Amino acid sequence: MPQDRAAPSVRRLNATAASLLGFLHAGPMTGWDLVEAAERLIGDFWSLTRSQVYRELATMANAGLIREGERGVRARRPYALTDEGRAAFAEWVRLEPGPETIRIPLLLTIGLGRHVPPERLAQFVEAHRTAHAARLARYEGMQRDAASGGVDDPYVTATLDFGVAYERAVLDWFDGLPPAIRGGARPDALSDP
Amino acid sequence: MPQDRAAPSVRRLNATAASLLGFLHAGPMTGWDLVEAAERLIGDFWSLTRSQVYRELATMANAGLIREGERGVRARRPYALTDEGRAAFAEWVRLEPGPETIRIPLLLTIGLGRHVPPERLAQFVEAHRTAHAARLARYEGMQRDAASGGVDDPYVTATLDFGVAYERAVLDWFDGLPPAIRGGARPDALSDP
DNA sequence: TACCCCATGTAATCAGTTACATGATTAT
DNA sequence: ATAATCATGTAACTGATTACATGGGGTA
Repeated sequence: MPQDRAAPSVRRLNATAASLLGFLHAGPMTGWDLVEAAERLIGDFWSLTRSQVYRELATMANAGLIREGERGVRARRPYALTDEGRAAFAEWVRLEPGPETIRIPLLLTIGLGRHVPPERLAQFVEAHRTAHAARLARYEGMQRDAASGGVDDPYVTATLDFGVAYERAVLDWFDGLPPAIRGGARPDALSDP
Repeated sequence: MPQDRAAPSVRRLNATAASLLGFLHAGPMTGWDLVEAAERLIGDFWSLTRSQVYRELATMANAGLIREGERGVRARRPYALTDEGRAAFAEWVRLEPGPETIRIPLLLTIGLGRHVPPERLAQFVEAHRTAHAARLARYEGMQRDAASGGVDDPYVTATLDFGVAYERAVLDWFDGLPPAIRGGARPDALSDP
């Protein structure tokens, strides 16, 4: 009888867990730290929540991929990579990254735009354009910081460049939208029900 | 005592369900038809599976948002919008579309690139570049078809334009990647373990 | 001392995917 | 006849989100 008694930790690592292992290569970190690091470094193309992180940590500690270190101040619980964890990560990282998942609610609303009150649609578009512009500005700031700070990790640079390229493309797209969608057709109206 | 006895169907419609209601404005359709329509019209920025569709249909029928029509040939079960469904959709469509969810495993792998065997990374990049090029070609084909076919729904056009803008930006980004990531640094090696 | 932020986690739920199961109809 | 494809669905599971709950430690 092959698959007996729970088969511990033989499953393929999920991408979120793997990324945590990746970060842990830099030294022991707590769940809190990992959330921060992840948000900063991969947050724009790989979202994760605290709950998820704590759960993955528990699971991985259980599977022996990480080991709890000494409790720090407050309730800090740093985890360190084990050799198994290092091996599991090395294995994961050689696997073909899956296809991207993109879900853009705004596009869904636009696609169904026929049924959306035009001034509402224009509001949505405007709000999202603003948000994207802010993101672009943030990315460009990060690029400048990296350049002036002498930081030159080509990998981080590449992902940041992706963000910039993406946001620029999106902004151009916004700016090319017809007035029927952007709402430029009513240059007077500013009020609202 | 306010929230008593299960409060049927008062929850906010999810985007997938809402999109189905949107499609049903064109007339009664079966789950099968809806999957097709969704794949064609919103599939590139809003994926859904058959399972999901049948489940949402069952749920919505239960909630009175759609009504089962007469069974057709084979096991076809067309559903029609009810007035409640129309109202629920109208309400949903006025809500601010949420933030986009983007998960790009390739970027995750690149971000952790420090730990990836370089020739492996280059393989991944190449494979994904190819896939994106194919998508761009497909979108451009769709644009041509729309133009020559005289179809001119500005909403569908806008989403298609987004796809094109996105894919072009991604391809440009691929082409600007440094050799350390793209793998151009080893113009000889083609073999592999 | 009171408040805010750090830091941890659990519970419940929802959304999405994969695999499985079944049968009718049309085309060859 | 048989194969392909249309068409529906269930079950099991994974992954992600939201809400809730708790308490320590630093700062005003």
